[in-house]
Amino acid sequence: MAHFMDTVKSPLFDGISPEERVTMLSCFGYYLGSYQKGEPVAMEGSYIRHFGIVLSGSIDMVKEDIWGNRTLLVRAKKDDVFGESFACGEDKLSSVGFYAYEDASVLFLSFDKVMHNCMNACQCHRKITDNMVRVIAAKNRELMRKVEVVSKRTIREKVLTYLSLQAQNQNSRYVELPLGRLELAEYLCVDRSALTRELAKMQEEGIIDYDKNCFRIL
Amino acid sequence: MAHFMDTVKSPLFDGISPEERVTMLSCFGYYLGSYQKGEPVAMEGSYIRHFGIVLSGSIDMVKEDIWGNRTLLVRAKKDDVFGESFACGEDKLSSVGFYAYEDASVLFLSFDKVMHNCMNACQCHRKITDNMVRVIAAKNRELMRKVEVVSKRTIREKVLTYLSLQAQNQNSRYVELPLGRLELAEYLCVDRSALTRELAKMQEEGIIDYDKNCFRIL
DNA sequence: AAACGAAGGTTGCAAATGCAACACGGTTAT
DNA sequence: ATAACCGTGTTGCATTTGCAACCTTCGTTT
Repeated sequence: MAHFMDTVKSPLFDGISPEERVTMLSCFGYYLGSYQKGEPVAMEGSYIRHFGIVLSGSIDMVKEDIWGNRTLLVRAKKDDVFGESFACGEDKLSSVGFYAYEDASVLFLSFDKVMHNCMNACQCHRKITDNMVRVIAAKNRELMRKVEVVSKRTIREKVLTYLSLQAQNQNSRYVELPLGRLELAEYLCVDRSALTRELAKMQEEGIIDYDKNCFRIL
Repeated sequence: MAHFMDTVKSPLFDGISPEERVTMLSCFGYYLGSYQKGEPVAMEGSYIRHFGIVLSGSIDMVKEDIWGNRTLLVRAKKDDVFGESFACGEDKLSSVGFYAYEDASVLFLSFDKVMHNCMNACQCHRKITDNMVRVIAAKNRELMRKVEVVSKRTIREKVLTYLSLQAQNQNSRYVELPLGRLELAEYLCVDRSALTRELAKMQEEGIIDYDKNCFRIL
């Protein structure tokens, strides 16, 4: 019988053997959730004790302002961890909302139980705490990249910054974007039509070349 | 004789007694650095094994693009920790630069030595790892706030978002900004003169009231 | 096959913004 | 005392952008 942990590749469990992982779960306690596309996983302002690990699908971390504009902060895909930065805080209040971008299932673990040694003094606590630091730090760098992009003043600069970061990631001058136009505009924090317009202009001027979601920087 | 650790109040050392702290230092190893205003602490692209704790003054984490535009990501003040997210990564390469905003002195610790148990199995490693998670997560939330602000499409919205976050922090409708106009514009990622213009307009329209760096939301 | 909805391209227009240039006041250096 | 400088406010102008409205395409439903 396949265990749902068998397919988890989250860096949170790096260096922890499959057997240990199962032991861990019984030590930590856990619960599973599944969500349909668009369904809220946690609303802004909610109290968060558990962080999530995406087993399938993806979860958007979204900030919505009083006028209803939404900003996609991060999209947590399979094996990504989310919510840990709030579960770790003093008040444990989330200042963002989490929503299923597509049908998703999630493993929830109690942050405190994971981070603090249990009676049995499982070895895994030490290791997973270590991994947790790495995971949060990586997310930190991810947010820095986002800030770097949206800090740019013009759409053109945002696009170029985003593209070169992607090119760096994919290690190629040909870049296949993981986002559609609407989502890209949301990520860059600009108007969708203005984005399309600027992309066309940039292609005209020979700065970039693209077809659908495949881009090339010239 | 006063020890430089006596005045450190960084949350990184929460729950660790003064005696333990001194023991820790000898266990970790450390070095001190001092920098004059504007001087680089670490350049973009440099290899980072040590994170810093600001003992006095302040250090700016700055992203500079190929056109020379600077973005102030975070300002680390006394007792703040910086550089840990890079020291923690795989490649340990910094994608941002660190510069002294004002004359500053810094305590550097090796990230790996702090995070990994030593021969003596000092208790402090456990505690400080725990604290490190909290520190990085807090920075995470700080970055989210920054994203929330700069994600806004108009200067007016950025200002209002920034002000209400500050008001929340200072728990008052009267807000004293920690940044000058130039720095505020840099933080909001907008043109300085356009910011001044918009602030004047907002005051005219009775949305906010301000004098120098003291603001009130109406 | 017709109807529908989601995603994306196009365009006109008004508003917002960056940019550059200049003015003013306060502080520091010579 | 004078000059140099820095931070800030002001303004005109060209550009960029958001916004709204409309169109096309494509895949799915009825």
